[in-house]
Amino acid sequence: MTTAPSSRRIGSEDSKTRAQLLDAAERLLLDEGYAAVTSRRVAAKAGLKPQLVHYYFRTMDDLFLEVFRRRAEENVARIERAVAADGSLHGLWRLNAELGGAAFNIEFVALANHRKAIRAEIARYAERFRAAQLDALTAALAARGVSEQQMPPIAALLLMTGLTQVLSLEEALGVTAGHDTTLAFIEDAIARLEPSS
Amino acid sequence: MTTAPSSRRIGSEDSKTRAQLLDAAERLLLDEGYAAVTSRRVAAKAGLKPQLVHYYFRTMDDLFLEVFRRRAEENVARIERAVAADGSLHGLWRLNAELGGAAFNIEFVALANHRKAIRAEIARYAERFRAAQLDALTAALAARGVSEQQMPPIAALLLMTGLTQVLSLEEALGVTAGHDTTLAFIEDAIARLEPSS
DNA sequence: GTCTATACTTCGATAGAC
DNA sequence: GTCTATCGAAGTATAGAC
Repeated sequence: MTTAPSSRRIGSEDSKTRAQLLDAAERLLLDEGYAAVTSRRVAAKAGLKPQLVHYYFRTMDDLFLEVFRRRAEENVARIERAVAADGSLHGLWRLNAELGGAAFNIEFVALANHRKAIRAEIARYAERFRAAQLDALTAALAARGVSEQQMPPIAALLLMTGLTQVLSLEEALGVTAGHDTTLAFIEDAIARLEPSS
Repeated sequence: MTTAPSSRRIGSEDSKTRAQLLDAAERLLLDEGYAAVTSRRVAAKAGLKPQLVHYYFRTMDDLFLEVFRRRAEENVARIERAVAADGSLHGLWRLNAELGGAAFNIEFVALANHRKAIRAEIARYAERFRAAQLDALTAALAARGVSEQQMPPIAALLLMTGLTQVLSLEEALGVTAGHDTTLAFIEDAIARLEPSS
């Protein structure tokens, strides 16, 4: 239990100031992208001094990791709650559209691309997300009599995830032609497998 | 044709030094992500002085735009050549996997997220890519007797693009479970529509 | 336990020398 | 037409005052 990968002291985890910094960092990340998340800007947004960022988080990577974990943990919980409440294909598709479409994801994937420390953490959560969704989707497809030959659950999941991602990405760019048609097609396909409300 | 949004002079477009800077910037972008593309690092990689970056490109955004345009222009040409040579579903899928899987895309999408000037340019090329692929896919599906009700071409394109993207993204994270199954499923589906080689 | 004064590095950009 | 000397701002991080 000996700490000290460095000697400097660090603020306590339940500090109110610390929470403010995390909130400010998350808002900045969402609004302006991760490049905007610098110690100075985070502090300014929280109305605090820049040095406080380094008091509560040893490095900027630590700050990013904490922001990511908070959100990721909440999202995992959300998947579990949603699946328990409504494990239908409709429900899963809606859930995927909600979680996959967030600007949040794009930023962190980009971050992972050049911050090794963060990549590992994201990979871990990516696997948890996937496992939770895959279990639910496997059950939902089986319940509707869709065999694994007709449509492997993992293929359905990756198609679903990818589609959501590309739609939200294009939307961010302002390129939305054909989105309505595509969404209608998907919802129609689901409705055929799973009639009624 | 009056120039001068600023007064400073700028190097000529066919300068060899300028091309070296563009090459260095592109390599840095691909290898280490856009955050690594700073005037100093680009210059260092090209074996030149940092100030030259600002002589040949007024701002860093200008440099990014130029790097992007070079590649994008080449990719558009590649799509057109590939479609002309092989407009089959197989061919289009292969092409999509090639162009959509590049790390290049991810970096620029991330960039677009927080550099307004670049977002507009990317959106323009995104539309050109999409239009070129959509035309080809529409024709290929029609040739195989797939009606627009069965599968709207735009939906097929977005599903294809999204899948490729999510696969390459997960691969970058080291999460590849189920990828083989999914690829086999897609190729099988295509083969059913379009038998023979 | 909480925050500040401060060091050091790197950044983008310009003005001006050749 | 090409490149260099140099500036001011912003970035991360630490040591030490309260």
